[in-house]
Amino acid sequence: MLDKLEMFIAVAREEHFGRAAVGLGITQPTLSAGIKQLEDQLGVQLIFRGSRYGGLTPEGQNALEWARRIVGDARQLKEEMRFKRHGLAGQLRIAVIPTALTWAAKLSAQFSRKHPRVRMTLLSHASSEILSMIEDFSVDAGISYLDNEPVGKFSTAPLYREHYMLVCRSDAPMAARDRVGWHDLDGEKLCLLTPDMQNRRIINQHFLAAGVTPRAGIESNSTVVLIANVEDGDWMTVLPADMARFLCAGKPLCMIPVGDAEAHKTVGLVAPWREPHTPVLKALLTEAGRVSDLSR
Amino acid sequence: MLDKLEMFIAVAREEHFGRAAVGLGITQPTLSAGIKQLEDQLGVQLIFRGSRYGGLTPEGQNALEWARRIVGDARQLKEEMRFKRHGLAGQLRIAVIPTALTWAAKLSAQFSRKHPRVRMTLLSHASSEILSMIEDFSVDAGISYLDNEPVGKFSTAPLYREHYMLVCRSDAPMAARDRVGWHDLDGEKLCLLTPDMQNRRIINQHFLAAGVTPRAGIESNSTVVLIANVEDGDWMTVLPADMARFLCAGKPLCMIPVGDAEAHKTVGLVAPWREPHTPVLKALLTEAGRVSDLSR
DNA sequence: GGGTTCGATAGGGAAAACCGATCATGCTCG
DNA sequence: CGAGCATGATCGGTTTTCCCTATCGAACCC
Repeated sequence: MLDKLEMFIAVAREEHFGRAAVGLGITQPTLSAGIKQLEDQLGVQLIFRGSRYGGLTPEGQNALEWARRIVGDARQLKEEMRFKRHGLAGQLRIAVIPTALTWAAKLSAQFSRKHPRVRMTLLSHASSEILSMIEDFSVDAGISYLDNEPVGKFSTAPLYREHYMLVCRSDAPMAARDRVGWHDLDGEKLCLLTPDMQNRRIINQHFLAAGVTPRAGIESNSTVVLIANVEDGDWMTVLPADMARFLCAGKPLCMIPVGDAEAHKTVGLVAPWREPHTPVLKALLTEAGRVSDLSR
Repeated sequence: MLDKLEMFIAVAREEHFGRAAVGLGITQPTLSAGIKQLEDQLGVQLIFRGSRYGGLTPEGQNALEWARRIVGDARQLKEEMRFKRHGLAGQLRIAVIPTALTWAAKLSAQFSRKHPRVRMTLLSHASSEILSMIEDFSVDAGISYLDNEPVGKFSTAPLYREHYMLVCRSDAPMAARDRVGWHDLDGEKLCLLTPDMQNRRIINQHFLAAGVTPRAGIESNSTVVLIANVEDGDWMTVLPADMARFLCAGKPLCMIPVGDAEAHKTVGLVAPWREPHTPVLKALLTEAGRVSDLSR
C-alpha cells in the first residue's frame, strides 16, 4: 500500500507513467498495475487516462494530499530511526533560487562543518518549482522567497533580505555615484535575468513603481552571463548584493546600491511542515537561524 | 510496510504476540516475522523479547507514535474515498463511560436518524481505557470526562455537565428534602460504584472536600445493581442526574440534587485529533454540538 | 520436575509482484 | 491521409514474497 502511494505521487509529479516508472526504478507495466490496484483498493478512480495521462480526478486530488502526508510520515519514521542509530547522517537535498546560491553555500559550509556526516546536495531551481519539489519529495528543503508563498504547509526560517546592486564597469558614467534610484536607470543599457525568473519579476516591479519601463537588451537565465556582459561591453545589470559581490570579486567592476533600503523581499529556508521535524531538518533550521542576517 | 505497522501497533496494544495475531486474523509466526521484518527495515529493535513480550524499546516508543499517525492517516484516506462513493455510511464505534450511557443513547439515536446508513456500536468502558482505545483504533471515538484528559492529541466536543442526584426510596427520611449537601450523607448507608471507576473517584473527592469519609456498604461496577439495592433495601446511592432519571423511571424512588450547582465535571465526545476529520466524525461532532446541553 | 505458556524457527505451498514483449489508441508530421 | 511515434494497457512466465502448519526451546508456575 505504501509503495502504491509512492507510485501515485510519482505519477502525479511527472504527469507521465513512463517517466514516473523509471524514476521509481520499476517498469511501466508494474506502475500501471500498481495504480490500478490502488484505485481498486480505494474504490475510486484517481487518474484520468485513456492511452495517455489525463490529470487527476477530484478524488485523486484529495487522495494525493493524504498520500503525501502518509508517505512523508513514513519517510520521517525511517529517518528518525536511522538517526537513533547513526546520529546526524545521510543526505540533505536543498533546492535554491539562483540569486541565493552564494547564501546557500554559506549555509551549507557552516552546516557541513558542524555535521560532517551529512552529505548535502544543492540544486539551482526557479522559485516557482521549489515548493512543489518539496511537496513531492524531490528535495528535503528549499531556499526561496518567503513573502508571497502559502505559508500553511511549510516551516520557514528567514535568512536575509535582498538588497539590489547596480553593477557596471569602473569606467562607466554611473560608477562615481554612491547610490542610484530605480528611475535613474531609465534608458540605460541593461542586461537582466529572463522574465520567467522571479528575481526579474521583482526587479520589474521596482521599475514599474518608479515609472520606468526597463529595456533589457540582453537577457539570460544565468547570472554569470550577466556579469560577463557587463565586464565586456558597456552594459549594466542589477543583482542581489551578495551575488553581485561574489561575481564581481577581482574584476574592475563597481557595485552601487539601487533604490532605498526599504521594502525588500525576504529570502529564507523553506521546509515541509511536519510535527516534529526530522533531526536533520531541525538542525538545518537551527543553523539557518544562526547564520541569518535577520535578528528575527 | 503499512501492514507491518499495523502489526506493530497491535502487539503494542495487546502486549502479547499471540493475542495480537488473532486480533489481526493472522497466525503468530506470521506476526513474529512481520515484526522482525519491520525492525530490519528500520534498522532498530522495537520490542524487547526473549521467549516473551518484554515491552517496547525507546525507539519502539518513538516509532509507535509515527506508526499510529501513519496508519490512522491511511485509514482516513480509505474512509474519505469511501465517503466520496457512498456518502455517509459504514461503522462508527464509540466507547462510553457507564454513567454517560443514557446520553450516548440520546446522541446515537439522533445521529442514526440523520444518517441511517451509518451503523453504530456503543461500548461501555472505563474512562481510563477510552483514550488508549481511541489511540490504537479499537474505537473511532469516545464519550468520557473532558476535564482532566490530555487535550493535545484529541478533538473534543462537550455534551453536558454531571449533576449528582441522591437516590433513595420515597419513604426514606431524606426523601422530603429538595436538596442535600455532601456532608449530610455522613454516616448514611450508601451503595456506590467500585473505586476503580472514575465516577466513584469523583464522588469520593466531593466527600473528601466536605470532610466526609464515605462508607459504601455495597459496591458494584453496575449502576443497575445500585438502583436495585436502593429499591429493595434501605440503601441510598449517588448517580449522575440523567442516569438516575433513567433508572428510577416507574419506581417508587426519589431523586434529590446533591451539593451546589457548581464545579461539576464536563462529559463530552472525544475523537482522535486529525486534520481534517473523517466525514463521519465531523458529522458526529456536529451532532454532539447540536444535542449538547452546553451552549458552549 | 512435569506441564504450560510464549515466541522463534523450519519447510512448503499459494499468492503476489515484477518484467519483457506485445497490443491498441491517439497524435504528429510529412 | 498514411507512416511513425508516443503512451498506457494487457498477457505469460518467472521470481519473490507471504503465510500457514508443525515443531522447538526457553521461561514460568505450581
